[in-house]
Amino acid sequence: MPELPEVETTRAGVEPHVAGQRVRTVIVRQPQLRWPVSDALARDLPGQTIHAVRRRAKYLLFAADTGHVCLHLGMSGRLRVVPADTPVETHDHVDIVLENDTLLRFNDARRFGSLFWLTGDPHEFSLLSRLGPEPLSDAFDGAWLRARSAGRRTAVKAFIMDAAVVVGVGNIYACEALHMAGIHPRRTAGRIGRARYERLAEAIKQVLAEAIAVGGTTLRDYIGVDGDTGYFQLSLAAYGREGQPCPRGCGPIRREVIGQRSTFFCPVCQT
DNA sequence: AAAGCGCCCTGAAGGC
DNA sequence: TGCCTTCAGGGCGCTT
Repeated sequence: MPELPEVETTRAGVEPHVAGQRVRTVIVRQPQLRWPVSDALARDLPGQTIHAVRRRAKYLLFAADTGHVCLHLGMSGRLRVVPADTPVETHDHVDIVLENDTLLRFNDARRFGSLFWLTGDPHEFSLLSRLGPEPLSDAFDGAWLRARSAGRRTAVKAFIMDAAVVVGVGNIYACEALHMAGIHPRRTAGRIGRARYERLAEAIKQVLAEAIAVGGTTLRDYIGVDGDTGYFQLSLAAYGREGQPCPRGCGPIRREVIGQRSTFFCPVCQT
């Protein structure tokens, strides 16, 4: 379940191993991911050097000579750098083999992930071009949320999970940020005032930044180690804690479905 | 334009 | 114990 902190952890963990490396070959064992993997990837990428690994929302962008590899981990995707002779396991769908005898291996049990070969400006790619601001950037703040919420009758929780509003806020961190900000997840987005949106924007930044910092502890032993380690180190106040007491001492955390997603909140301190 | 829902897929968990 | 069902989840894209 990679959310933005895990994608960022993956980016930071992989980049030192691949930056400056030339691609020897690309092996696509299973092209049927969220979208079919284009033949152009295996055809055009070999021989090119990977210069940097960047991130936009939950997409990783590997900058090569004439284009970018754009990767989304989906729900269950994992990316590892391993020795080139590492045995293939179930759901190892794509290898990008490097000339230093290591390879970048994409494993994805549920195949909600996706892999694209993009030429031209990757930010103009249809899936990236309409995305909202990065939550940790200065472009994202309470004023932005307030402005974008005008007239919106949807629940605030669904609103902050809308990638056109702000990227990278998945179900877990939406719940946590709303709890931190003391806002009820069902509150109508368009009827929340500026001050509360300031608090919510700060909560989103804080929750994500803390999660990235925790994910960072996984970096040191990134290769060969379960990528979910950082995730489980998070101390969740609301998510997944139905029936358990709110950390503020209010009462039991409640679970309700909002926008087809399980939502955990404290009915006392979130108003 | 905005909102709601179906769908892609597999593994884990729950029920009997 | 084992089979069957249900659920989880990101996010695109279709429908209303």
